Amino acid sequence: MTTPVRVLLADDEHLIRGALAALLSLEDDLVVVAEAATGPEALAMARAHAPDVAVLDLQMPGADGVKVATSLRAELPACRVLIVTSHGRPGHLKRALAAGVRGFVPKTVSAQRLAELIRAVHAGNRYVDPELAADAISAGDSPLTAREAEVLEHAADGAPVAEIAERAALAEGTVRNYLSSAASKLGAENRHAAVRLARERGWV
Amino acid sequence: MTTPVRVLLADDEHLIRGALAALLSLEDDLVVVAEAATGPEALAMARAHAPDVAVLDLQMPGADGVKVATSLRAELPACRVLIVTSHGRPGHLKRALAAGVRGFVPKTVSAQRLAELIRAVHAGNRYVDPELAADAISAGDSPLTAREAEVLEHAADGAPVAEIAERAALAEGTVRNYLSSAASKLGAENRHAAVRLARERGWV
DNA sequence: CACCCCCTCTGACATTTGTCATGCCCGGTG
DNA sequence: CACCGGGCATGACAAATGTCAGAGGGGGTG
Repeated sequence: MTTPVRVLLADDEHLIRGALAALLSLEDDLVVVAEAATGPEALAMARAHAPDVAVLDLQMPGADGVKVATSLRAELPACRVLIVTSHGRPGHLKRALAAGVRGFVPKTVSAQRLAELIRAVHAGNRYVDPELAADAISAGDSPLTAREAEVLEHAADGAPVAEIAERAALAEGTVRNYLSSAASKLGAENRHAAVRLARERGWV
Repeated sequence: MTTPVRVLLADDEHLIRGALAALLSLEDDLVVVAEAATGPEALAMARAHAPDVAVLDLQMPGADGVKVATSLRAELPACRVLIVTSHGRPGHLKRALAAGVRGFVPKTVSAQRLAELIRAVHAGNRYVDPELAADAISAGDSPLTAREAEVLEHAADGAPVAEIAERAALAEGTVRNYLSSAASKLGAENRHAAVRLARERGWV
């Protein structure tokens, strides 16, 4: 047999990370060479150990999986990235693929299946969970313009228009206009519902 | 040695559940007798297998860990409940303890530690993660009255006052009053920010 | 070049909100 | 029993928000 696949495991939940490391180690063609609990830590570990495959959680403190994947793409082009996530929003998948991620699966898969996917990704294949892919396709592209999305993001915490205007360096009236058009594009009754919808689809 | 501790494992993420089951099985005084991916399934499994300890994820489809714990308390008083969670909101801890849960820990603990806690809980001890406990204490009790909390919940998805009034069977003016007083109690600028804050603290 | 789409702003208007004062009914507490 | 706090409501007002029409500038495409 050839040399084993060197794997980096990044997930902020120690329970999962540890358990996963143990399970993957049972596969004798896989070896977990490093673990990380945060985005920056994952990057540092990747630099230090140059793994073949990085298994990244989508939501981690510091920097999310997609951001890490982007940096990894630049620094270690040979390292393939596989993203694992609990809540798969359609938009995230699109962003992940754009960042050069090779695999994208929900945490509902079995460890056995994950091991297979690590091998597949290492071999150069791509794999996206069919259900998540279907969601992404049916959700389609974001109908929002760049500014609409930006303003909507600033509105996310329920701030009043005046504050959004200040943060975005726009006139209040302009902000209201963007908010209004964004809400109508999303079919929402008001900006708050719009924020919720955009969040669900991963458009913010 | 005495008979092993019979454990029920409930978590919607197959990856974690499977990995955990494998790890816990390495401990020879623990045996995983059942697994479940949803709240109702966890209940059914508990009825069928009467485990000594139920390890429940806080967020599951169908019914959350606290709801399951409440039912379990009534149906299987001998079964001790240990809750595991990724995002520990202060209010959840309080609700969990009220439901008779014996242990409450974040998923950042190690599997080794979890095994110890399962034994401790089985022996009749209680255990709450110190950090979560500190959060819960510093966050204090919800200052909201029952109606304020109810109205705030209905406001959660950004619905207009008219809709909230209809769902809560209240006059619009009354709803506005409750929302207003809730927001001022939480120190929020408006109801949407109030919803966010109450969510964070686990008060809704 | 003409056209279209996006960005930006303004002003005006209707509607929705937040806020406050005030009143009534009820269950508990001193 | 008198008092208080909470639940519930009304009405009125100010402020925030949503909506519309319009208008100038800029970049890209046919």
